[in-house]
Amino acid sequence: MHQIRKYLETFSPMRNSDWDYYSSKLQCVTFQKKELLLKKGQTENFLSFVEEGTLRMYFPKIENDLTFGFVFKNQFISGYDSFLTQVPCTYQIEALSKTTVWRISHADLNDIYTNTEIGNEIGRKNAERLFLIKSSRELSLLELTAKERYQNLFSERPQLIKEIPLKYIASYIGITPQALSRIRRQVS
Amino acid sequence: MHQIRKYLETFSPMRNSDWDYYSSKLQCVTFQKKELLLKKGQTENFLSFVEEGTLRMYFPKIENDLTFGFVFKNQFISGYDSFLTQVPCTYQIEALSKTTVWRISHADLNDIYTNTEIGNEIGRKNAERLFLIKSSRELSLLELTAKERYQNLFSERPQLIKEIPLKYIASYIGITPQALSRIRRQVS
DNA sequence: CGCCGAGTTGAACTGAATCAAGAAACGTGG
DNA sequence: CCACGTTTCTTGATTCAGTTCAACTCGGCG
Repeated sequence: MHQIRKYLETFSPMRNSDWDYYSSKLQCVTFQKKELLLKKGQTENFLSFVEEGTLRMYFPKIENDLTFGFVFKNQFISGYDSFLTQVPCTYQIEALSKTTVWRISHADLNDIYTNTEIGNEIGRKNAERLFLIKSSRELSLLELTAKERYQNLFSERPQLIKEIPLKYIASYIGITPQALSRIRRQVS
Repeated sequence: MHQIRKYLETFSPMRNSDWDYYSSKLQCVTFQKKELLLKKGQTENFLSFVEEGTLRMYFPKIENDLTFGFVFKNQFISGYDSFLTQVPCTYQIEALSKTTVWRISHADLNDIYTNTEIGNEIGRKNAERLFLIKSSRELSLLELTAKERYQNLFSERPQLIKEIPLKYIASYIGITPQALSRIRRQVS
């Protein structure tokens, strides 16, 4: 659990009292492989910190899911759109391996924003970070080829290619599994 | 200038004292058509609110610029990546028409975060909004065809197509001007 | 008037999708 | 621990959207 504090303090140092208040709201939950943390149509009620495991975020489709993100150990995850706007989510979050998270409810997080000094500051910096990540993803989708996106992914997260089914990676970089297979043949 | 307060209060109501503090830091600047608000290589020092005019954000390229965003009247604009991280910007911001903005410096905004109660809350909600916008753009780039992206743009912002050179719109939806020309022939 | 950038159109080419089939890996129950 | 069925991955053939290169038109502006 102390990994969460460490993560939050990459934004701003926290007083012990703020941390105690925050951590008192946390709930520990474990999901089995293939279990859903969030189902399409549900309204996201939690912001979760991944203690152990790997997750994927995707739009379920008849034929092939559209996978748009992976989340690893020591990162936050949520159906953010739904969490922030409190409308039903249009995508799903699935555990790719047995996963343990510490999570806080929407109502409790709002209490923290209201009752702590640091809450909004950390929340702001976290949202800014998420924005920067999406911005660089937008750029990658606009200016790079599928091959370049694959190679970047490979150099940034070599373990990802080993742990995660290629069809999800293909979807993430915006191509079909067949096309990814051909790219991999060329590269390696 | 009161439009800024209106915009900020879509996030949270402000006390007059907070608004007075914020607005005392604002500086009004006007840019001519084709003038740059931010040049590649510069570190962004301002968060600007567009009182009048239209802007585009783009990566300058030898042959064709990569335009990734437009900003209109009554919206904020900044080289966010550079503004937030204070490293040199990799893209540029250009006025597409004569543009007037009210802007606040990075240092002054940090003062506001430090010295007002509402600053971080509004900042958080604004960053969350920016994140949601980028998220929906990511989805559009992954799952829609160029034709669908054009049609969506057209239905969301019909005036955009009239005011903005098609080559920038083509780049924004991720295709060449030639391809956009052919799509437009099919559609209209 | 002539120039220049924006937009359109045509033809050839290319990366990726689609359809289809086979091979490898995986998980589950016997 | 193996056998079987299912899922994942690969490979081939065809099709298609969009790129590239090139030529031409149009409108605005010096």
